[in-house]
Amino acid sequence: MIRRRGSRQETQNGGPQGTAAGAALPVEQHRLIPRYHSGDRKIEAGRDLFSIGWTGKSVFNLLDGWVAVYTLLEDGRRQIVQFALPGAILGILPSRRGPATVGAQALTDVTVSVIPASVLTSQARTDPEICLRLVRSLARDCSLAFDHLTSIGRRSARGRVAHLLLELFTRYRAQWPGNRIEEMSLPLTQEQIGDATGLTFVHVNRVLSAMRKEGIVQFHYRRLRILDPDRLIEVAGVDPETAAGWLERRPWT
Amino acid sequence: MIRRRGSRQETQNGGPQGTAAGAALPVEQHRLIPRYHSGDRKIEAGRDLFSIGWTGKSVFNLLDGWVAVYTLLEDGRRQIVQFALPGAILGILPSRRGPATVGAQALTDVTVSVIPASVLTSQARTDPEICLRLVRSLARDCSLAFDHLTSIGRRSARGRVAHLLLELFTRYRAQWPGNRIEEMSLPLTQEQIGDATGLTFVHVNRVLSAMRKEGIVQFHYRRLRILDPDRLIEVAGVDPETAAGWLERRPWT
DNA sequence: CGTATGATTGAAGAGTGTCAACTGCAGTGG
DNA sequence: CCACTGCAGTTGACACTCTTCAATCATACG
Repeated sequence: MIRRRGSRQETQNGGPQGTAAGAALPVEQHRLIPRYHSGDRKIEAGRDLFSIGWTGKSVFNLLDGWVAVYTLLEDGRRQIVQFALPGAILGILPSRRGPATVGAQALTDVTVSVIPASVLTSQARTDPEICLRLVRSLARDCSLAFDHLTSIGRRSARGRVAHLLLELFTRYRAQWPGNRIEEMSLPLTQEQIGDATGLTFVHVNRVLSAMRKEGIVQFHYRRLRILDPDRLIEVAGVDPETAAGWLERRPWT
Repeated sequence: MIRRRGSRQETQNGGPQGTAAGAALPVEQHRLIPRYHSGDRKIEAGRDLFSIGWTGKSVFNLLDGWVAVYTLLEDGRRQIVQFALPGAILGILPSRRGPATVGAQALTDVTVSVIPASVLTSQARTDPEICLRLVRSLARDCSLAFDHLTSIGRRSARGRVAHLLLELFTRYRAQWPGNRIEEMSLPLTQEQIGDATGLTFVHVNRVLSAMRKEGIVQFHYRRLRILDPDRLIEVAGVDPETAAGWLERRPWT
């Protein structure tokens, strides 16, 4: 077991009325292999889809819910390296043999399509479009990882937290194009925000308190409300034009 | 122009007798599309293969030399997000439209195969193996990015530098399986090590000095010598078994 | 030789981490 | 119904790592 502060988990899902109900993009739209339903699983919040050291030969196509991909250090500290939203493909291993070097934990109740590697590769050989979608998915993951690297490597604690919130808000809203409200359910604890930004939860708390007092964002009870988008963008240290582009709706984010 | 401390660059290549001469794996082995030679280019050390904001529709298949992939902040600070070695595929954009959010700078003189996106996608549709190689390449990039994230997010300055040196040494040696010497040419300045680890070059210097005095590694004049691999692994905070595996030869790293 | 780049060292200060205590909320069981 | 428990959040004091600013040294190149 990992030394964590706790394990109580959000159980309901992200959307205004739960993900399935008011969804602009139905679950099927996130499926990588259209007619392959037999691998569908539901996993409850807090459980791992797979853990570090896992040697299974499958890939996980996230259909609904939030997932955190993480690594562990020897002393039990954790780094969240990716937040996955519906449409994500998880568990693609860099080498065919060898165990997973990351784990994936459900942040909400989750539904995934578990695709055996054999099925995936044979499908990919048959239908090049599937393979190309894999490439796009991985390219996006890489690009996001590079953003995180920049954030953690070069920004202040304030900047990192602001950047993360902005990113998650943006990606979330891209899935719910109808919603113009600057509010969302963000199924994270402050400790998880710390694990993603390379900070301690104590310091995350101070940063969030400060930004709340300054009227920039409010994050309470796993709900995020953006009070002043412009200042958030400024604190995040993002080019305003780029950020403005993010706040437009984009498919496949 | 970017505010850098300098621009003097290493001109000769990485290998003991230059990459081409004593190569265990010839350049052709790193080519993604076997019979496509018409895009070959040579780029001299210090130049960018492509810069941030670049809108070209090509992909770069690195055949020889070292490349650093980087991002910039508004104030000119830089983060190196990836070191690319021969065999790497660079410049795959997450969305078809939109400019590159990273740049790629040659650290040594470099030869690349520039593949127009149209050629690549048509080839990928024809030959699924090419697409699968793309997937593997991207999966490796992601995996390395996750390692860096963990390092920068959670390790001390010592740990980050040690981890980076260990990684680069390992990947380098995987390309030169014959060489058992714990010494290599590492075409980086201390500032670039800082840009990769999220530290200032001043502090990188202090860390390197300390590790030299302690007889762990020596890094001078762009040559790296590993004096005590076991202690390096320990300082890097890597599981000794995993690291031992890295120090075996591996293809395609 | 003079100049430019990279490396080295020192001193002082800012930003985060660590340790510790306390609050508030939600579920649980007597 | 209420006390108990466990987890997330909050706050304060202090230590320490790393940055910043500055000056100097070393090496390559014209």
